[in-house]
Amino acid sequence: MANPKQANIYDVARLAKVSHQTVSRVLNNNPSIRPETKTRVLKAMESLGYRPSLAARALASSRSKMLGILSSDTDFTGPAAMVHHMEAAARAQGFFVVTVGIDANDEESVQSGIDHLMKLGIEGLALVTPQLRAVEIARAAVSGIPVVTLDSMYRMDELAVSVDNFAGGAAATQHLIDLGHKNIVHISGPQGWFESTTRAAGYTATMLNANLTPQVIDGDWQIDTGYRIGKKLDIDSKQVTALFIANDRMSLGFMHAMRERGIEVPKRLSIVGFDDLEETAYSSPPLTTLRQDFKSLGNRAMNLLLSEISGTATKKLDRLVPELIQRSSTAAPPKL
Amino acid sequence: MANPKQANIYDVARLAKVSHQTVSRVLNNNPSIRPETKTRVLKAMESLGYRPSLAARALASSRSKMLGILSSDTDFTGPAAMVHHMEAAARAQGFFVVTVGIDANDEESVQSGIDHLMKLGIEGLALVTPQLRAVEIARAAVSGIPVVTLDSMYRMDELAVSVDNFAGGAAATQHLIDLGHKNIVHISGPQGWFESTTRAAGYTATMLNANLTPQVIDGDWQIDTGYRIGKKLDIDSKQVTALFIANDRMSLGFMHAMRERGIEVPKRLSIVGFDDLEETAYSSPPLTTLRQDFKSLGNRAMNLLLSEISGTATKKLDRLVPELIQRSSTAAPPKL
DNA sequence: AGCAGTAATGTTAGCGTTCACATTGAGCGC
DNA sequence: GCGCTCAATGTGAACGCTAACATTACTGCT
Repeated sequence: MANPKQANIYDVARLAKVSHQTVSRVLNNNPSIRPETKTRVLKAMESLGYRPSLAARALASSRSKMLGILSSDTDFTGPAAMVHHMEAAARAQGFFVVTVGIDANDEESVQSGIDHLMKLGIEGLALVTPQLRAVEIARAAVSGIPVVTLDSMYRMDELAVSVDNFAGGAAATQHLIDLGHKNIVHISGPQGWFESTTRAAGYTATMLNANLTPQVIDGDWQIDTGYRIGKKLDIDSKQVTALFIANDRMSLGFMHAMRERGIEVPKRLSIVGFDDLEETAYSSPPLTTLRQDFKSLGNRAMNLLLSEISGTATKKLDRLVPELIQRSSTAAPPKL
Repeated sequence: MANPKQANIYDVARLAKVSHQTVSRVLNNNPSIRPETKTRVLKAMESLGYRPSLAARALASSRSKMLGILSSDTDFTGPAAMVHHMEAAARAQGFFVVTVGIDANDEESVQSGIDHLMKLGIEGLALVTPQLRAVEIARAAVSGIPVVTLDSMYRMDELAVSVDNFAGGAAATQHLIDLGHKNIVHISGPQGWFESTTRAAGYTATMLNANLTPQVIDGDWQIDTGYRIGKKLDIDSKQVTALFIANDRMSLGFMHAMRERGIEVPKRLSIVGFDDLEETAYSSPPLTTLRQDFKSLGNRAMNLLLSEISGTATKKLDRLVPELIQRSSTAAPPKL
């Protein structure tokens, strides 16, 4: 009942009348152990309340069972969900995950986050930092262990899982074109983010392909920025009838500005967002958007990483296509 | 340049012409070392690219420098933000944080999450699980290390940091009463959550204190539930003029239902939420709500935990009062 | 019977730290 | 100039495990 001192492998061995190594073998599921001895050892462990020491194991085997996640913007729904599901996937395989939150725009923050993780002796690293620069720094600072990138991309020969943002941008744009819109503006994410440039590229390519002129306004993901752009955007003289906005948060801010200006969505203006935040189904009006499956993204990334660690890796890249969710913020354009 | 093998303490000692123990002392900032030897050792470390082995240190000193966070609903903004700031605070003091996401309604999930963390040999644990039952299980399963509870409460003699939900509920209610409302309904969170019951208690107490009749509808935090309640709530025959809704997500759903029913907020109905999600400033209309400072909450919790670990703890409880943010979803009641 | 082969278990030596104690040498008082 | 103290450093063992090799005891084959 009391806990005078955590039992170790020798205590268990003594009680089970075997050598400590046999105990170790039981611990590691070594096949060459008689079932009968195995149960005896297990019973001994049980009765001593034995808990293997991870530190000792790590020291002896130089396998820490630790994984690192470097994550920026963890407060956002997407990254938080990915991190959460990655942790669950790792834990299911007996790994421990240390998540370090960083400011991806601050090189020193990235570097010190990496250092922190390297001290730990992690066996693998996942980067949930969509900022290209942060990924570069991290990749450079780490050596000897596999690194998987989520929703970003560095080089084709590295492990990476991402949403096909190009396809998403294209689908959003095509949806608007199919409804009959011609004058479609894109509000992008910040520069230096993989998602920004790729969504914008999907938009641009689709516009050009339909012989339409792309018009891009720089945004930065922030809800407030969507609002401010919405407040001052010249809609009438430019005859804009639709926008593809690079994320839902900006879309929400933008639509708020439209309400204030008395511009009806979707009657006068159609809007497509990106992310499918939960609340966009309940916004005014409910937002047409592209859904990303963060759970699947996280799971796949972790499995990629774990299979690379165990040497059973087969592929290096994985890509998910986002799904267009049609709600009531899009309709045919008005006659102008 | 190459990395044939990580240098250890003996390699450093040899190069610096001291004993390995002196190196260890330098590592641990032992005061009784001559500055001159210290620099020599540091130089040797530098030139060998020496990295101390956490595993070895943990084994020898039985201090793992690991902390655990048990977190449910990590996808929500609040918990995610708290976890994020806790991690940062811990890292600043050289600790590593392993966050485990669980389903707080599933006892086995709670238990296995705890087991996972205990295997690691964590030195302290933080519970970001507002469900009372989960906190109980966790507290019972853990022994020998300090545990801090966030935004929940178990017993007064345990470490805990929380928002003063009672005060928040009271402030929300009083705000509506001050505007002249009499018929104020509360939509609560799910049963079994500390925040639910305490916010409801603050509401009820304030209503009774003003000689008004409390009316509570059970909710569950979900945006969809707010919407569904909003769709069917009998507002006219009951002459309801205001609601205090236990969180912003439900409020968002509720207001969406009001828009669909053509009930004007705040002209016909005033609404107060709780949380101050970023997007509530841009909802239609912008929501009056109570702001919680998750950053401060996380920091304080971690500092409480760390001071308890180092034995310098002074207090055990910390409580933050949420701030009423007035926006345009509240106004004086209509004449009925 | 004798010997190889193999399944099951044992023995010894690390892994890279810290801990407890031992040693050295300089400074000081008398 | 002797011993005492204290500051600075050194020595050996311990932490709890795994790796590598060693031993034992069967089995079956000739």
